[in-house]
Parts: sequence; C-alpha cells; structure tokens
Amino acid sequence: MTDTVLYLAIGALAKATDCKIETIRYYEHIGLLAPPARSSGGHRHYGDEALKRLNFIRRARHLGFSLDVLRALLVMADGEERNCAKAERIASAQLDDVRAKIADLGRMESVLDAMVAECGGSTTPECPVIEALYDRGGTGGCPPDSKWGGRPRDPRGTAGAERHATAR
Amino acid sequence: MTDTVLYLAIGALAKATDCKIETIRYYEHIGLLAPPARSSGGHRHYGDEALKRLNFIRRARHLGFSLDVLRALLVMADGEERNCAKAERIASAQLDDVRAKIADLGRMESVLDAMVAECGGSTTPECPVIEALYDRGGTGGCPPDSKWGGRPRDPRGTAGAERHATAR
DNA sequence: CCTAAGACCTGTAGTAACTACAGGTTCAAG
DNA sequence: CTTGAACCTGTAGTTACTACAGGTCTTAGG
Repeated sequence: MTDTVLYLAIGALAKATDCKIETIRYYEHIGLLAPPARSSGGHRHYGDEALKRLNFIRRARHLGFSLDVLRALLVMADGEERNCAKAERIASAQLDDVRAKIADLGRMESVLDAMVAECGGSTTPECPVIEALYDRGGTGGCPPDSKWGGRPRDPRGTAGAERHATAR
Repeated sequence: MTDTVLYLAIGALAKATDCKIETIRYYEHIGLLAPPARSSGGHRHYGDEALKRLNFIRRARHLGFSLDVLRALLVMADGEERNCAKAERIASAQLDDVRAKIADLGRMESVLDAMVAECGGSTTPECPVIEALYDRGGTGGCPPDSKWGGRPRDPRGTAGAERHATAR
C-alpha cells in the first residue's frame, strides 16, 4: 500500500475533466500540458498533477481567458514567483473584456429586439427585418467599429460571441 | 444626364462601407457578393447595387448573424419570395442567441469580479486569482457546459474599445 | 492462450471569418 | 512617359479546437 498512485488513461482524464481527448492531445501539442508518461505500448498515463492542471485550464477557459493569457497564468501558477499583482491585472483585463462584450451584445439585442417586434405585428407589405438591414442609416445600429473575437470554444452551436483579453 | 452611373474601385467601396478590401474579395470568393464588372486591365468596378448589398452584409454581421445565416437573409432580400415569417424566425433565433451569450457572459463577469475583488484587498500569502482557478469546485463557477462561439469578427484588438453610435 | 471489441496512437485537414503577405500588373497624376 | 499608389491572384496564417483515416494496444471473455 505504498504506491497507490493513480494512473488515468487519456479517456478517463477526459471524462474526469469534461474535456475531449483530442483537446487534451492538443493542449499537450501546444505545450500547455506536459507530455505524460507512457505505457510500454505508447498509451498516455496521467497522474494527479495533470488532472489538477487540466482542471485549472478548463476553468480559465470557461472564464474566457485566451490560451495565450492562460499560458501566463500557468507560469505563475507553477512558478516560484507568484506575481499576484500581475495575475490581478490579467484577471481584470479579462473582466473589462467581458464587460465590453456584454455592452456590445446589449446593443445588438436592442436592435434585434426592435426588428423582431416590428415584424411581429406586421401588416406592412415588405418585411421589416429585411428593410431594417437595408435602410438603417450609417452602420446599421452598431458602433462604427466594434471589435469582436472568438475566444472560447464554439461547439458548433449557434450561440457564441466572445472576445478576449490579452493582457497588456 | 442619363448614364451617371457611379463606378467604385474596390478601395473606394471599402472606404464607403468601412470594410477591408480583402474582406470584399473574400465575400466575392464565397459567393456573397457577385463578381463585379472589370476594367480592361482587370480591376473591379462596383456600382450602386454592390454598395447596398455590402452595406446590408455589414449590418447583418454587426448584429452577429453568421455568414451562413446571412446567405439565407440575402436570398430573401433579393428574392421574389420575401418570406417574412422566415426572416422573423431567423432574427429571433439570433436574438435568442445574443441573449444566451449575454447570460453566459454575465456569469463569467460575476466570477471574475469576485476574483479581482478578493485580490484587491489581498493580504493572503497566496494569490487569490490563481487559487480560485485551482480550487473552485466543479467547473469553476460556470455552467457545466456553456456553449461559446465566435461569430462576429475579431480584428486582433485587445479589448474593449468600442464606442457606439448608434441607432438602436 | 487466443480473440475481438474497444481504447488508444499519429498525423493531417477542416471549421469561421477573415487577415496578411509575396510577387506581380494597372491606373492616373504630373 | 514615368512613377507611385492602387490593384491583381493565390497562398498561408490566425484561434481553439474537432474530425477523420488508417493503424496499434489493451483487456475481458471464452
């Protein structure tokens, strides 16, 4: 009862972290996860640390941190030098980012809402949705140049907008 | 005063619609914009219609419609058959989508806000941001499987800057 | 011990929606 | 006629994965 080290195959790790197998391999490939031990036949064997690290990664991703920023976070998490001030800067840049997206989406929401509402009781000959897209002045109800980006994952669903943070 | 047709070179069209030249060519490439007339030397010449169509596209993109959905919208806009009900369905699906994103981002916002707040008055030895990422139970303050996708564009900017104008 | 199903392996290509670049050709002002 | 800006085509890169093809390994059952 000494070496009760747990070994997880990649599939088990995937289940434990709610992360796809391919994604785990991808994280290894880009250097976010260290290459794990292998069985004699070449299968990956993960331990406790990998589980923790991957959970860390997943949580950060859910909060919208880009992989790039996440890398910086991981250096600090690993690191001797846990630069708290820097971590806070990164987190609040992310927070700003999230808030900016919310604001942008809020504007989209109101334009779309108006479009749909107009259509709802429509008795006009032309379609108000199409007309709105054609006629609205200027940029059409949006900031002249709002920034958008896709950061977190998008499993093919319809929804999804997000941007990132890029700590600077 | 008959044929005062305006011809725009691609650069002028780009300026007029606040759209990059490459993007215009890309839209042509994927079939959103019809191939325009060409000069003898091969330069593109756009007319009024292209200007309108591109503005339509830009507005729809600003509202977060995907290119795929936009294609359907354009068929209706061109079409003899302006299916208003269908346009409304598309617009309200988009609205739902935007609302779902806002809700998701709202959750992210509160988690990030808590992280940053904890750090702000920090007297703890360890960094609360890093700890939060490590320790939070489950998925870390997020829905077990929130969907994310990036739809609208992301011109590399960092965040947050956007102003708006609009029309709502 | 052998077999067969399932888990795993590598490597490449595809996704969305552009953006950027290289290496030329054309246009228009002077 | 010259020159520099604008334009051309085509390819590759971006982000964060996901999907597939064509094999190899592991393990439970017989």
